[in-house]
Amino acid sequence: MKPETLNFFEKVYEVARQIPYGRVTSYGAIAKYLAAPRSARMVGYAMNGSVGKDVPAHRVVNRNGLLTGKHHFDGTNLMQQLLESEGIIVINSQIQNFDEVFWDPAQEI
DNA sequence: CTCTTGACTGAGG
DNA sequence: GCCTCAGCCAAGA
Repeated sequence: MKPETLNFFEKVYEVARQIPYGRVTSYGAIAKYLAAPRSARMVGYAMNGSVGKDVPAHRVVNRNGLLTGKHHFDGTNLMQQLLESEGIIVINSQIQNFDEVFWDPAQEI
């Protein structure tokens, strides 16, 4: 594992932790903020190890606002429940007011 | 070392 | 607006 890779993973966790309450972002937005817009998949892969790192992975979805990573949570609808608890409208693993709750790290940080 | 898979995205039909 | 294809990078078999 190269140091650069570790740095990339650490940055992903760092950005994810800075997502405000009731807001969400996309893998691509994080990847772009990390100067690696082509590594959006790596962001998702990094989130796979987010457990135990205090990273709100449920606030990170794909560009369509779809909860593609819900299967990685314990329950089938746990991710959706967490988002709804923060005031985000989610129907069938799809964020409805995605444009309103979307949070771009490049704009806020 | 090669092939497959994946929590993605953008472009083209 | 929906579907398909290609590019991308890392990890596991």
